[in-house]
Amino acid sequence: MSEVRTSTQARGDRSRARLLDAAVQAFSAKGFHGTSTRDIATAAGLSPAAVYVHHRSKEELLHAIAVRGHTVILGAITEATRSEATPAERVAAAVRTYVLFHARSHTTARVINYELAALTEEHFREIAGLRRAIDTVMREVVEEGVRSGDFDTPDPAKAATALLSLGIDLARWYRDDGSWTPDSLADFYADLALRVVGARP
Amino acid sequence: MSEVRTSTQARGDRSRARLLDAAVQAFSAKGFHGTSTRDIATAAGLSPAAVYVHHRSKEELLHAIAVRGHTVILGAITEATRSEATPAERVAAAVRTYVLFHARSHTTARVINYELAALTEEHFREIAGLRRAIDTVMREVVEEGVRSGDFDTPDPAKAATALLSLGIDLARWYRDDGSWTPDSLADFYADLALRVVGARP
DNA sequence: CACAAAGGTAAGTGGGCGCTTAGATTTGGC
DNA sequence: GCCAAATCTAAGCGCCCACTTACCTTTGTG
Repeated sequence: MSEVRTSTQARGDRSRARLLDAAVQAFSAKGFHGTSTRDIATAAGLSPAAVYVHHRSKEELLHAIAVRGHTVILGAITEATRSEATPAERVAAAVRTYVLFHARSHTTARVINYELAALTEEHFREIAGLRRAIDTVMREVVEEGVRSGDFDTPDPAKAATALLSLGIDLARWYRDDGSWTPDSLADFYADLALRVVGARP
Repeated sequence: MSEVRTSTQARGDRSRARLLDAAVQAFSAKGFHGTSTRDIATAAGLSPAAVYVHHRSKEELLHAIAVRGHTVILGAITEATRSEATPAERVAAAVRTYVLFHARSHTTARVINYELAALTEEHFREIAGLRRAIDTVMREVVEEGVRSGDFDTPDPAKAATALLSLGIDLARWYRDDGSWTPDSLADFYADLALRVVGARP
């Protein structure tokens, strides 16, 4: 193990992060295939070749973005549902958290929900696993509420899918310059989630 | 064997339609920028140059797909809500229609919901107008139910957005080989819509 | 100070892209 | 039977793509 060269490393880390951030912006606005590595490099203030100093390929940038995004969401929704509260409170917390992420980080959310077809098959399978884990968290909270008699829905799995679906699609239509704030949407969707699962009053 | 004799015009029309259909499939699977005009021509059984005999450009193919898709949806949802029925029945019919389209025609639906950024500014504005009209139909049915006292929701506009959002996102996750049929989803979402708008029992 | 390691770039490389052109073939009205 | 119009393609044009190579610069350590 050699000692780190802090200043040099810090510069490299900053460039690496700027390239990732530029890739998120560009992929979100123009799609993976609509974005060139020159676009990304220029937006990060570097030469086209610099992309390949810090990342193996354009696809690896997308993969890194997708892993980070899905990991954050899985952590947040797991945390939100881990409490000792009632099923209703836990579903509301999960939806609130999920909606807040997709509104506040809608740029990232667009990339990690709509550009996955550009991943290699191996990387896609990895991300699919993370997505399945997120689905499972939401479905289990809904199913638990149904088992305990707190919820009433004819199909808990479809209900859970609908709740996640609402959050994901929010990233598609949400605009920062609109009149609906992330917080007001989180409030509305948390209440709506209780209607969807048929939470008893 | 016998060659099928067809008129020049009929042959041209069929080629035109096959190119459009191939474009829908390809844009849905790989995105607009991930699809080459050679991909489209090959899938339609024609040479690369044939694309330009029938369509002005790759973007014009996307535009034609988007106009047709949005017109169909606007017509269907308008028809579904035109009846003399109660607000609850009209909202249920609108959601049922919308969900059926997005499940059955999920390939087209993916293209017309996720590839619009590739349109020219002028074409995008045209499509945005059609989308606004669809939004308006759904919002007005919800608002009417609230005015008449049939519905109870803290925010009719957000409720209408959520209903459309559920339908659109369905096109993203729906798979033909899954266990959920378009009809079962239409049933579930129609019931769910009544919960979302707070339809009184 | 020497020098290895890392950051960074100028200048490509081969290849695929959207689209055009020139012309062959087929058709149908007169 | 003639020819205008339509369908369709082989060939190719100029451009931009993802990625590479060869090399220079900056940094920190022994």
